[in-house]
Amino acid sequence: MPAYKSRFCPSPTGLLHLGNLRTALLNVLLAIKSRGTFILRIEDTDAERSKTEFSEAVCDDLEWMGLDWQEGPRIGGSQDPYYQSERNSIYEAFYEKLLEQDLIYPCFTSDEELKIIRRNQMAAGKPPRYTGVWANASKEDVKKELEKGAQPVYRFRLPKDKTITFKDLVKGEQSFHTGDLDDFIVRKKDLSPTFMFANAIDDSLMGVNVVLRGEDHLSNTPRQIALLEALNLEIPEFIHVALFTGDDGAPLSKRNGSLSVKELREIGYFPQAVINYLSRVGHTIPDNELRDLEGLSSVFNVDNISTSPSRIDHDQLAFWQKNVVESKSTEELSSWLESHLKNLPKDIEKDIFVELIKDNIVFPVEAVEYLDGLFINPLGSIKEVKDLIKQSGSDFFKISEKIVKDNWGDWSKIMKLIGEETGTKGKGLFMPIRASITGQFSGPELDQVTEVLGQERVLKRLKEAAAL
RNA sequence: GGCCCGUUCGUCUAGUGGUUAGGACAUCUGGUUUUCAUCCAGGCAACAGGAGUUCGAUUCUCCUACGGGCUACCA
Repeated sequence: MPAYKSRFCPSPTGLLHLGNLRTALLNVLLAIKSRGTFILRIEDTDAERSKTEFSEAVCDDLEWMGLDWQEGPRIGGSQDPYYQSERNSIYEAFYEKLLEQDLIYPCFTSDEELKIIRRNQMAAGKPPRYTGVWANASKEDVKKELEKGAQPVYRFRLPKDKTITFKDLVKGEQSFHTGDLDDFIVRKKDLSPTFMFANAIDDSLMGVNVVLRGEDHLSNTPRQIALLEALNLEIPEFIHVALFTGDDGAPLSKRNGSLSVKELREIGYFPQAVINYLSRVGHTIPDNELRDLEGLSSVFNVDNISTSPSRIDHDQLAFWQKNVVESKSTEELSSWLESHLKNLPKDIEKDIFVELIKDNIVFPVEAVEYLDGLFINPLGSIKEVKDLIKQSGSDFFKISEKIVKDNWGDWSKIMKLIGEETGTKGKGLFMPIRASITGQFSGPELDQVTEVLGQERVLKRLKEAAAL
């Protein structure tokens, strides 16, 4: 395997979601695996939709995920700048060269005209295709339009009747006929480059030798190859990975379960959980070992990338989150939960509380539930819990209270005595006690809970239960 | 419409011209815990359909269906 220089090049028109992130991750894994480099480039050629806040968010998100780039925004690199909007002078030189060689030509057909033409072609059952009216226009005609002040777009003169083939490292040999393709636009009316152009040129200029991207780009590849060939630029290898879809099989969107990286962070996901999940969707890792980026890269294998699309599965994401939580120390979890434990009573040490609940939580929200149930919410806030307590009757809790008072320090003895005195056992014994003390039906072992709460709080709860 | 990609348990997937088609997540059941959770054990569950090649096809070929992409002065 050569040392791959891979890249991730999002357009800053929105927040990063799991689909983008997976592409970025795969690129990073490939770079690490091959002892190569990973670069980040911001494709902000669409002035309308690109926003600085999004490019900043993309960088923040990737940094948070630990997907570090060796060249790109914030750190620069030998091919500065890494924002396409700042590379216009570079593109200009190529446009001039292409124009000189008659490889691109100005086209004055307006957007509206094109739409009408396309619609008519469709209606006539023909493929919508650029008719090429300006492909062979005379110099005079072009001059005339220019003098009128018309601003053209520039189209790339695609070689006629040619088959363009390339080998996709995952999908194998691919071939396309140029006859099925249009002379695509490389420069917009506002003089900015199109994706098809800037993306291909920059990859080559930046020394990118492998393009790993979504399958939605598969049919863009022959166009980009034709362009690079015309310019005598190096052509990278290609890997097109099948799409990552929502739980309904449709493209990822908010409707069907897509989460932005920002949301993942807010929910409390650990980056490690996300990368362990993501590196296993559409890519086989034969075991379920929790790994770091380095470890994942060592088991990453292009041959194990699947050719069929995969759906997002939150259960599986949560499974990895659970694994990561289990692998963390109390101290690490404490700082993870930091901002969620503001309501913890002063006399309860944070680490002690975290130690208590850590085997029972996967997300911070659950820690908050325990905290609220144990210390904040009045007993009986949850209807089912209240019902059970009432059903057990106040005598049950009065007896319990007395036993707890007399035998504090030996919880298993306490439970035994309560069982004997009230004539209950198993679920009938433990559930009402758990419900009254914790305010919930499930949670950590009761002896540990009561130890952390202390006698005073436990007695208070039992008293409240008796009075409910 | 044209071009292209894809289709194995609910989900992520392994797999081979002859397998009881394997694993993981989810789910269900049982065991442990005098409770829930955890943990352990077990169960349910898949080769889209049709032709062809072949002694034999889930595996190879073709067709159909279904899903998806591109066909933008979006990327």
